[in-house]
Amino acid sequence: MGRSSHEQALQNRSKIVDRASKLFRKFGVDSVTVSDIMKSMGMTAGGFYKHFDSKDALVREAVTLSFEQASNFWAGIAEGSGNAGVASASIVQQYFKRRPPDQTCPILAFAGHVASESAGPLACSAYRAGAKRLFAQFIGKQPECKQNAEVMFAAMIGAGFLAHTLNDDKWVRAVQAAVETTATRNTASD
Amino acid sequence: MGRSSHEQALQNRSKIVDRASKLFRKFGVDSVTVSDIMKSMGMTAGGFYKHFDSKDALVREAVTLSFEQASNFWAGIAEGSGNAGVASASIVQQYFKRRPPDQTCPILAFAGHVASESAGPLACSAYRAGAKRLFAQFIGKQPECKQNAEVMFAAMIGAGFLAHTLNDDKWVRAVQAAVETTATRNTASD
DNA sequence: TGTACATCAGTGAACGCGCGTTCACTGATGTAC
DNA sequence: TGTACATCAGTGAACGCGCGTTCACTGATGTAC
Repeated sequence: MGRSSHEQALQNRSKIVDRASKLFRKFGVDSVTVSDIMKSMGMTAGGFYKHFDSKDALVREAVTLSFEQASNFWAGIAEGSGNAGVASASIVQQYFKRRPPDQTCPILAFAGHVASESAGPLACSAYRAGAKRLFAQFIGKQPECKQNAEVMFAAMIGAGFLAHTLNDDKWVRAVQAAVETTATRNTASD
Repeated sequence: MGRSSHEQALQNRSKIVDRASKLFRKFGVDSVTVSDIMKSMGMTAGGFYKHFDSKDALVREAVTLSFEQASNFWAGIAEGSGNAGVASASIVQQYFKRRPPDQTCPILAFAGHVASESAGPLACSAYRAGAKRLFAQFIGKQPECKQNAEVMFAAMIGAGFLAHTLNDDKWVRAVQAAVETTATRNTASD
């Protein structure tokens, strides 16, 4: 097979990022090879470097895309809720729902790679920006009870982190339930 | 240099686990090679396999040791406090204090490795047991406000996780502060 | 106590494997006339 | 519209490097007589 059209090539590039985003979130960045990604598209590894300078450059884009999707998802939840407090509680509720592994929260999915030495600078800064963005979105426009919202954010991430790392021991599910009911109770008392 | 005495060999074995525990916590399991560890003892990589079957076997022991140390540290904090609620607040407070990187909380330090595909079964089960143990220790013997304690545990881990992954952006420090003051406030109102 | 032998902790070089990356090549696409 | 040429997306083999692990070997330690 020879050359693709320019338009086709651009589509392929996007598809690489999309596939990478899903594979990385499901298996972890370091467990997914460039070859894995290209194979999942029915292509060979060599062509990858016609689109990206390095794997790190791809990770950067995959991280950015993942955070964008998560951000849109959260925005959709918030839109369906009334005030900002209810929105936070709804996000927590959704956050603990089982989702396909390739849609794992990017804050959790890419943390292992970002924390390791092998993480490139591009991926790190994209992660930083994405995490901050989700945080700001969660806090929303409720400066009055900001401290409480911060705690709930930490609790949500913490419980999600434990579930992700230990894949659902019983006690972790209890922690998630406690966080969820606390989030909704806080809302009710506002 | 030839053979060491039996006693010396046992000491060396312990020292390997100790060094590994520190290096793994500081740089991450996958960033530290068997050769790194042995070199830090002034030895060569080959001798490692006289003590351990595999790197995974070492990781298992390093994880166990790390959790043991963390557990003892928490116990020391709890002993200095009055009731169980105060103990939890004190642990949160200590948890956010800056510590040498080679003493990073094992729940955070080994999470990336455990979550990845490359993690061996030995390391995983040791991690699982250690995390559960620390959780039980945090909750302590206060069944009356267990749900609140669970939330604070999740918040503590979540804020610590963010700090570990993002190494201290300003907003993360704010989250830590919010969790800490909430933990102590909860205690006061009990 | 001294001697001969077996054991085995540690050495250092080499192996094997996986993965990121490179490179010469192919042939369809795009372009200039 | 047709032809000749340049471009370049994708191929597939190979390279280079790092790391976990193996192995023949060394020489001090431990043991049997």
